[in-house]
Amino acid sequence: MNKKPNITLKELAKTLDLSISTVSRALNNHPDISVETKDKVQKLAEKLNYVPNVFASGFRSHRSHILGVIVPNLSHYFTTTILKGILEEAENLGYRVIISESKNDEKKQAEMLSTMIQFGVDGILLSLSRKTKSVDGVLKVLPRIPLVMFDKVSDKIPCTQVVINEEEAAFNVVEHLINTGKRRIAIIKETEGSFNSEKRFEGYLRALKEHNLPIDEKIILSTEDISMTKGRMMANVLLSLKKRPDSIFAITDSAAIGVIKALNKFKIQVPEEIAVVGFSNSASSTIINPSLTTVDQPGNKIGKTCTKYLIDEIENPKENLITKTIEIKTNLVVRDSTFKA
Amino acid sequence: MNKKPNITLKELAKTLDLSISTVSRALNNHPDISVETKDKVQKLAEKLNYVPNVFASGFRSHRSHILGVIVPNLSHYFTTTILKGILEEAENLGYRVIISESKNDEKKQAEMLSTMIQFGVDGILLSLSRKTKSVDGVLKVLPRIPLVMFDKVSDKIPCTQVVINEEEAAFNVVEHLINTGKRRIAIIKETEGSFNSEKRFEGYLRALKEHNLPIDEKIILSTEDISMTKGRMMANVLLSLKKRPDSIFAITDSAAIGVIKALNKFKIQVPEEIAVVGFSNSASSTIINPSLTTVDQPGNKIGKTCTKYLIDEIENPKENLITKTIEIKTNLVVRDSTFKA
DNA sequence: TTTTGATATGCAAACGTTTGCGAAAACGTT
DNA sequence: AACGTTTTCGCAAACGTTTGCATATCAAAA
Repeated sequence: MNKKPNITLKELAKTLDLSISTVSRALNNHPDISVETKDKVQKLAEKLNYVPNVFASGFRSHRSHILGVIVPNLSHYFTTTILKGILEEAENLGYRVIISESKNDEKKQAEMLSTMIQFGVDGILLSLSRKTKSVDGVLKVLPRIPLVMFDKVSDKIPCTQVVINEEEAAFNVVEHLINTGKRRIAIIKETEGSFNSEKRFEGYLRALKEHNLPIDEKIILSTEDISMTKGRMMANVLLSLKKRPDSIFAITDSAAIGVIKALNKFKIQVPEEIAVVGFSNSASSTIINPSLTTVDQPGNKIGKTCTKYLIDEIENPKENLITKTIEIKTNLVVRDSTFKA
Repeated sequence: MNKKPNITLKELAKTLDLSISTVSRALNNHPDISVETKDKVQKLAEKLNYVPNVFASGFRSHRSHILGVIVPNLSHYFTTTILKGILEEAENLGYRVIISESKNDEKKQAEMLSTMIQFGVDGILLSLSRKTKSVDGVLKVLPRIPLVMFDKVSDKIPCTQVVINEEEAAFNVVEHLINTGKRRIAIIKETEGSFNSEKRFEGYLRALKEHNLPIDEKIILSTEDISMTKGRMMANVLLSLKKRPDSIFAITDSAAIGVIKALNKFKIQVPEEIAVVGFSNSASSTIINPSLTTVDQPGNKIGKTCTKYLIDEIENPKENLITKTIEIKTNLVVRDSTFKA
């Protein structure tokens, strides 16, 4: 209703007795403009609190200064830490962020990609929905817009990707268990199709191998949608074994918590009889008793990093960009579920 | 790089041998256009997959179809459920959503409001940052743009607000405790300044009054930034009392969990000796042992509702709108911390 | 002195859409 | 047949910015 008429280039130009184009260039730091004029213009713009009309400039320059973010699920704590990092970095660099949730639905994910593009975002940050069978939808948009992926990625998509060193993190988990004297280490992972789960499994296998421990299929469990209740169920399976494991590595905090709950129920000492490790350092890991040893993933750093790379790609378009994969270091947080001081 | 040249009104007009204006009006369902032409135009637009240029139309019509959301902290589970609701509803109604975090910083909150406006959002959804002392910043933008508040609101801001019935929810909590035989009910709340905390405290007082229970200042505790560790500390205070309470209502799940942790440490039976109730039904409330009785707040519904109201305000601007307060019903979730079956 | 080149600025078109206004067409009324 | 009304459509301006090109200025080179 209240129409405080926004100040425009025209007015700046008029009060300074310059042309609109000069003012525009001065504000955009164009090399053609002398330092004195630039100074004059920028001072006045500052003083009059000039803000460029986003639509006009976007209309003209095909630049919205909006980033699109698509995540599978907003409600995961880890996701929100990444989002925070993205928001921070983007705002610092003068971008706004549109967020969407794919709800782990491949079709919805594809839809969002295209509507975001139609909408005029300058670039997209994507974390793949679980069980994305076909990456065709993503591949299709790839030549149309800068895209960088984070967390849930796929090596079938040639773009820069920011991930944690899943394999090494898992390796460290298993090695930690070995260092505390454990020898029969079970793992609860996802059925194939999950990129992250597979990487973590590889780390598990490598650690066992490097320490000359046998690999026993009986204590390698997989489940479809990993969760707390699934963790509970898997724990029950492991407890019913003739040769019980002396430790359990659950690929996910929630599953690990389910495991602990099951063990608590059967009054099995954690970690003395069976140690437990999770993955994510979620808020719940200090709530469960005993507190959970887990892998801390620096979400904030992941978010900042992928944003930085995306904006760089937007502002310095290369003909044929080299697609890197950046691995962010994780950190094993040792708590009572594996080692009590 | 790949410049799939988007289809424009001009092309539609040319192939149909109509004027651009007619095509535009046809697509916007203008009454001046005959049904037959409308039909023709819309069919073709559909077929050619025409999508209007957001910048051009935003530029011209001063409508971005973008909503701005400001929340204090992205990482609270309750917040993410609200956000999900907002995203769903907004997308259904053809809007996109820009999200920002005020980080409980009043200054940042004010900044975001103004940058969002400058940026051209059509309306703003705001949840106040904790301890917003002065609402001047918000009041200033109020006449400039439709604004709806949710969750953390202030009665000093005349706009429609979507909240839960804090007072009644707290009342129900206390009444539930009374029904389970408790008589000496402590409360852990925030020091004044928190709208929500005060409302809940009112509900607490009313319940005691209506059941003719005495109000004892000694078991009414306040803390600055309520948290798990603060919950622990407050529990210790309560335990050191000559006349211990037989139940504790913590205004927040995290505080309640801190309380339970403290009670567990001293091997105090929950709920037999002391019952505990929280507020929010956060994910952790089923992780702690015993599981926590708490108030479930339907975040999704809150999000959807405030979005609906905001978009209505945007699309049907009133001269002097009536500012309602919508209260969403909560639900007491009874778990082991107050009642074991 | 003239020419050249660099530096600094202005002109004007263009981006795709919306919309006030006017006009044509169609129809009904005297 | 003449006129008024309604329906349907087109013309053209406008939104604020960016940018290719032209132009003006001035110092340095010839």
